[in-house]
Amino acid sequence: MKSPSEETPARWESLPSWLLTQTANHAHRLVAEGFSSVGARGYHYRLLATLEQFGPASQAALGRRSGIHLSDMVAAINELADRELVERAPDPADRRRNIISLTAAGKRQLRRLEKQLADCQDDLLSPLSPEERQRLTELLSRLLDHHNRRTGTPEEPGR
Amino acid sequence: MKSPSEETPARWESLPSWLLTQTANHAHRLVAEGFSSVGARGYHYRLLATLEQFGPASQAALGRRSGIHLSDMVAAINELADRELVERAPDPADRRRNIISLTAAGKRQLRRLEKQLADCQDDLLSPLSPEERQRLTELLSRLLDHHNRRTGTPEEPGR
DNA sequence: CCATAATCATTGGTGCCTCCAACGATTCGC
DNA sequence: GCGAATCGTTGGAGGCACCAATGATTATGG
Repeated sequence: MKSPSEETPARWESLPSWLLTQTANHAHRLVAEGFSSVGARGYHYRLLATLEQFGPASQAALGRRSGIHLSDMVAAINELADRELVERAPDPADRRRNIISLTAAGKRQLRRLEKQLADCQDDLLSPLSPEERQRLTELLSRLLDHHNRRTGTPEEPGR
Repeated sequence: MKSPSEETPARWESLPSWLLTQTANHAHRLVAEGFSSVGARGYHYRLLATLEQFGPASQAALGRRSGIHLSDMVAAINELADRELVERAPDPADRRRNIISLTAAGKRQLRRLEKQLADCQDDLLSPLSPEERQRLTELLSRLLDHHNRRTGTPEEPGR
């Protein structure tokens, strides 16, 4: 959205859902700009970070851990593999699987992305004091938790 | 995103930008579900509400007021006009313009959408106390204001 | 007054994120 | 062993936001 300039504010502009989604748009824009400045997008960061945190994994496991749909994994991994930030190797123990692992270049890219991300947090929260940032984070966490419980996260008991 | 189930939480899950965008996803999903239950989407609500609040206007003015890109106006107005929620008439005073106005049916639809929207706010904020809702709203408003000032809203001085 | 600039509606495209359905291949559970 | 589940892949969808270019029209200023 470019700007709701022109005269008075619209009616819906005080609704929490509006505030939330619009603020999120700004956040998303900031993050996306930071990422694209090093030739990446959100999915790439999430995949690289997940790989570093949990180690090599199949695309399916990677998708579950990073919250990316299995269908979208292919393209994202292709993009990463094309730039050799990630390696895709067949799993000898299960021929259905590919094992994805982080390369050294991928780790370096991840460092760059984290840098961008950290800068964004600052930009994003710049009008708030440290205490306010803390409170906002806490409130959002509670909301997110609640809705994650209701909606997604079947959280298979076994496995 | 379906769910980040599987094991431990990922690293980025405490970042404000993540909390914000994910919570906004839930908000957006709730709102979209409410809207689509009466066959509408966000743009439709914004247009109908803008029309009611400011009265009939050209597509360009409508776009500026509702924060919808001029290019996206055509399709949205078509959809509304097809269902006769809105009327598109040529402006006799300026043959470049169409004058869009709200019909009685459009007003009724707007009432339905507002109902959905109100229900969503409750759903969205259900884990928070009234005071917490207030604080969240206030913090988000500050953030949004700040970023609107920086980014969009050229706010033409004249006009 | 006329040429240039600006505005309006429209078309058609891009990108990102999310989700769905279907497929063949493979492996698992009973 | 056989049906059920999983894995990778393809192709599609939808919502939102944005950009570029076009022809028509109107406004501007020299």
